[in-house]
Amino acid sequence: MTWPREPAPKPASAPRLRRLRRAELPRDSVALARFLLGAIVVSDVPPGRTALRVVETEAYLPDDAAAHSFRGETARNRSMFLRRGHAYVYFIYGNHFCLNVSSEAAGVGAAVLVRAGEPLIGFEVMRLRRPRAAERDLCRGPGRLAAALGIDRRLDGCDLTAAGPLWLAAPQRPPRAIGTSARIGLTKEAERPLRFYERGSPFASGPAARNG
DNA sequence: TCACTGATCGTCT
DNA sequence: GACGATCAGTGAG
Repeated sequence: MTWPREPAPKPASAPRLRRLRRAELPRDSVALARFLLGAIVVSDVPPGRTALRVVETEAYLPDDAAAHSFRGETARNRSMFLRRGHAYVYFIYGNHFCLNVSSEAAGVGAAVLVRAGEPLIGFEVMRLRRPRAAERDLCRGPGRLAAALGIDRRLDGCDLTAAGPLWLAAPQRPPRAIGTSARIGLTKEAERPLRFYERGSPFASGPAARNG
């Protein structure tokens, strides 16, 4: 299977979306990181709905020195300790927000970082938010993805399995094949193979050669 | 297509 | 006061 050079044509009508139930989410962080590939993140933040199909995730585990939760609960990372299926949104590098899905039982600090996605719904709204980005780059990278969906600190702690401004929908197309690699941008525990991506996807972040 | 660099500021030590 | 789960812009190959 080869990928088209350009993104697939936009669907003529918006796809039907079914909200994921918490019971459907795997109880293990690594399993959830793989499960989320192909799943859909839906944002109903004004001015209109945007949604993307997840193509890249990273797992941050309990007792993981690279995880924000490693040193215990703080005001910033509190949402990592919510039971699985809640949004953990944090601000990074003075410029960007990143979206995570909490991934363990209540009181256990762990999350799955949603690193990249394939735009599905709301191209016009995404382009309003990221006017200079090429279509392929609209959601390629965690900061870009959050910007395209209008995600900021206000959505921190949001239940992604309940009705609200940000939620998860069931996959409509499973990932073709899942690749595994080291996580990106870390100085601690950098070698652990906890990054997962749809093989060959042009919407995954980083150099294309790494995503084959 | 990739590597490099500066910008930017909240959070924690 | 240092650092960071990043990005956009630039230039080289």
